[in-house]
Amino acid sequence: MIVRTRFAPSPTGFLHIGGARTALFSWAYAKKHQGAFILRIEDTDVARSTPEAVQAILDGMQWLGLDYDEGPFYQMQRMDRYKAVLKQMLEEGTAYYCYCSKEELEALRESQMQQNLKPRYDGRWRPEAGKVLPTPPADIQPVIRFKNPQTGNVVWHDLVKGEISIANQELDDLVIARADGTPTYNFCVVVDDWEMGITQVIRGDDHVNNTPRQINMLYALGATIPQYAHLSMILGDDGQKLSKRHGAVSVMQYDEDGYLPEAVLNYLARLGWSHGDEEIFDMAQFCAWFDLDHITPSAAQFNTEKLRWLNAHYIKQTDSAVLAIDIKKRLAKLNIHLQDILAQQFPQLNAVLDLYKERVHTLNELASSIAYFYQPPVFDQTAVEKHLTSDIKPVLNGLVEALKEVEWQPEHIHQAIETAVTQNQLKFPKVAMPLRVALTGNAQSPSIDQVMALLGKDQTLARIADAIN
RNA sequence: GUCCCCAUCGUCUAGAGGCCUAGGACACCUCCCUUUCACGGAGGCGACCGGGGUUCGAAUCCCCGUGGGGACGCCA
Repeated sequence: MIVRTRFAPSPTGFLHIGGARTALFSWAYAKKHQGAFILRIEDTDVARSTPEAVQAILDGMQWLGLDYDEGPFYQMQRMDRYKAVLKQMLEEGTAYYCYCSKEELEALRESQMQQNLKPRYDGRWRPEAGKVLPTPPADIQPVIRFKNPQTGNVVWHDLVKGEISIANQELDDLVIARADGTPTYNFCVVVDDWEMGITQVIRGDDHVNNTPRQINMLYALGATIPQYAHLSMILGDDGQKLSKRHGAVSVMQYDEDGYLPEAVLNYLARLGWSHGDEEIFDMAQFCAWFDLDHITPSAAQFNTEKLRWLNAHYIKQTDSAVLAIDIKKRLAKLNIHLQDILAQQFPQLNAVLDLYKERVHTLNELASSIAYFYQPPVFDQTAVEKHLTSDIKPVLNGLVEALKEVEWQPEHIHQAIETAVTQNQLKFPKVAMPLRVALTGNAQSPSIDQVMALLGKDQTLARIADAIN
C-alpha cells in the first residue's frame, strides 16, 4: 500500500517545536516509503483560527524545508462534504440530535465530578429501541452526537506505544456537529483521514484518548482504519510542560536567534528517535533511516545546549559564501550595512567568516563577533585596563613604525610582532594582547596576525594609534 | 476523581533474556594543543524508580507500589 501521512495543525498560533517534530516525523515517514505527505489545516474552530496563524505555520514549514505533496487543504472549505456525511449518519442511525443546553450539560458534569465519576454525556437524547425520547424544546438548536457503541473494547496497535485498549463504556456520545451546524474536530479528522486515504496517522500523544472514538466512527462509516503512531510530548529545558504561557516558542524564533534549520531539524530528529549512536546526520540520511520502531514512548526534555552544539557544527560546515547571505542581514540589524562599507576596502565578508565560523554557536554570535571589522571597536573596559597599560604603549609605537614597512601578509605581520617581542625582551602575549584589545576591543579573537591581515594595514595602524593616544 | 500512557547518567538516548563490571552524545571536570578566547584532541565524573515474581540467568518478561504525564469541551 502507498504510504500517505499528514500534518494537521489548527491555525490558532505559530508552529512550535512539538508541532514541528510531528510534522518532521510524518514528512520523513512518507519520504522513507516514497509516499505522500499532506498538509491539512484544521480551522473548524472559527473563533480561534486566524489567517495570520495559517501563514505562520506555512512559514515555519518552509523555513524547515518540510515540503508537502498535497494541500494545504482547509477544512472550512470542505463543509459540504462533512454535511453530507453527517446527513448520511443521521439517516443510518449512527448519529442523532441532542437538545441539551450547555447549562444542562455543565450541571451534569459537575454532579458527576462530585460523585468521583468520569464526566460524560449520559445519553438522554440517545435513541434506543423501545425508549421514549423527551419532546425537543422549541428554543434549542440541537447538536449532533455520534452514537458510540456501549459495549466491548476498542483495541489498536499503536506504532509507538504498542497495544492500547479502551473500553467503550469509558466513552460517551461525543458532539460531532455544533448547534450552528459546523462539524467538530473529531468528526472532521475522521472524514478527512478516510477520504484523503491516510495510512499512518502520526500525531501528538494528547490525541490518544480521541483515537478510540475516531476508530468507532470510522467503523460506522465502513472506512478503513489507518495505523496510529502517537508521539510523546516535548518538555521545556526546565522539564516543565511547554505552553503558550511557558516556554513554547515559534520555530521562527530559532531563525531569529541564529539557528540554522539544518541544526534544528537534526536536533528534533534525535529528540525521541534514534538510530544507534548516530548524532549528526542530514535529512536525506534521516529519511533513509527513519522508522517508527525507534521512537521513544516517553516524553523528552528539550536541551538548548545540545541544539547549540549541533548548530555550531552546521555553521562550521556551511560554506562561508552561503553564510554571508544570512550574516549580511544580521549585520544590518546591528546597523552595519556592508554594501556601503565594502567600497572603503574593508575585508571581504567571506574571509572574515572563514576565520570566525569555527568559533561560534549561533549566527547572531557570528554577526556580533565580526562587527568590529566594519565599525570602530567597542572597548571592553576590563580588557583595556588589563592589557592596554602605559608601559606597553612605547612598544606598540615602535611596532607601528615597523609595520608600516611590512608586506601585509599574516606571516610577515607575525614576524614583525615577533621582532618587537624579542627587541623588548617580552613574551609574545605581552604584545599580542594589547594589540588584540586595540584592534578588536576585547581580549578574545582569532590569531592576532590573521586578524590584522584581514583588517588591512590602514585600519590596523589607525586603530593602534588611536589606542595609544 | 475516572480512564489511558510513561519510567536507563543532570539532559537526549543505545539496549528486543546471557555480547552490560550498562555503550554513545550534550553539559560538567582534568590534561594536551596554544598568541588570548574558542575550536580540536585525550581522559574523567555520572544511570537501569522501589518491591516481588518468572528464569540457570533480567535494564530487558509479568504483577504490585511509587513517581510523572495526558485525556475527560458545542477546542484542536
